[in-house]
Amino acid sequence: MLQQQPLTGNGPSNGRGLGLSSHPGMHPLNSVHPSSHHRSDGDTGHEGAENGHESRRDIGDILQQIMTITDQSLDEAQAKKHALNCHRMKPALFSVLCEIKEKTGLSMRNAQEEESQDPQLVRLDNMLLAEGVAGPEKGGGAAAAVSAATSSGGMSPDSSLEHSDYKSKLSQIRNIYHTEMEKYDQACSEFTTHVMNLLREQSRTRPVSPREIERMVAIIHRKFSSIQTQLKQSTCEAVMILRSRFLDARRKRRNFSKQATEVLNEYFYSHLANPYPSEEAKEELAKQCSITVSQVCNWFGNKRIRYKKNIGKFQEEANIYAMKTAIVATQSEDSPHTPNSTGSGGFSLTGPDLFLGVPPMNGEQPVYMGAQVWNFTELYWITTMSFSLWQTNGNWQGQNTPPSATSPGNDHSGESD
DNA sequence: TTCAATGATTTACT
DNA sequence: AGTAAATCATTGAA
Repeated sequence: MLQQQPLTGNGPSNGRGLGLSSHPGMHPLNSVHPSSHHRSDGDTGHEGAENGHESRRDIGDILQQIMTITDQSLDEAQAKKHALNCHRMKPALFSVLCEIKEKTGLSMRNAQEEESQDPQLVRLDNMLLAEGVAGPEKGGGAAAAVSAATSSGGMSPDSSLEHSDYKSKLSQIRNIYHTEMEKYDQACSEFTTHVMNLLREQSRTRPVSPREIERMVAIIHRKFSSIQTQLKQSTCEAVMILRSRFLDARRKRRNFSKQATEVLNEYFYSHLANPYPSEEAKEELAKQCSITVSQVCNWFGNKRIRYKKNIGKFQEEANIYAMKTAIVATQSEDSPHTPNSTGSGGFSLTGPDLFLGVPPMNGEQPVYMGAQVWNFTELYWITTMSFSLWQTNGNWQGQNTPPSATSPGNDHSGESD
């Protein structure tokens, strides 16, 4: 009797299996042994002991051919495949493979890998949608982003040039994103079709359940969607960079218009005793200057600190605005209690500050030239009164009160707003 | 190219 | 939350 010979011819084997254990993904087919409990199978059960070896050799041949089929040329392989399909042992082998597969639970191995929605992906999707990159073409994303930045004090509204530049860059990103997305989708579906065809083809020689095909498709989709996630991530980064470059107000600072500076300075110098505009005044100023409230806040913050730091430097400016205010004041001489319009009109002052310039410092005489002629008494009153405001006005100019001055010290603080 | 001016941001304080 | 003070980053004139 022949002892269990190597069935594959591919090197040593223990003879009990089919020598396939070295092949990835395959399992030793111990149960194929004719004496095993699987002999109840209709195709193999009736075979006698005398042709048992022959059957095994047949099966070994088939498996060997399957193993080597990919090494052959296309024509050769096609011919082999046809031969295999017609092989008399093929149905038996096929059913055994089915049985083994059922047992090993191969098809169920990754069943629990059902991915839940990745929060990172959700975030990316949401961002791309919000930026107007993903989703329907509307141009709203860019506009929304820009308007958001503008309303938060980021940009002056007259920077429409930057806006259009931003929009065009964004739409460029959008186009690239969609093109790449489409490309990946197409590649994914092509690859899926290809793999499904392959599996269908393979199902003629090995058991391929619909579930397995499904799983394979899912794996392919997962792979492609991970690539798409990378694309989304890159797109988000690009949008972020674009935003920071275009919407960072500090980078794209624009000086305020002459008229806006004028309005702000008029308010500042006419409220020099207490240059802290109320919320309403800020809004009014913002409206007049076509800037945001926070820009008004910035301006006053800067102005206060810079004025305080170098009063001398701002003296000339103060004089100019004081003169303006004075002119307006004399024009409305008939009605001294009318709210000061400071020439620009619009915001309502609850009472103009009396200070028309800067206090006398280091012997400098605050004499204002121009259309209006001031007599000595008037000048004295103005400077004295205004300086008393300086001295007594709490926080404002706290440490930096002007040097050397004696004044009546009347507390007029906070009277202006 | 330099540099003062200026709008915005950051940090600390109240 | 509003402000002072320091600082950054850009603008625009010389």
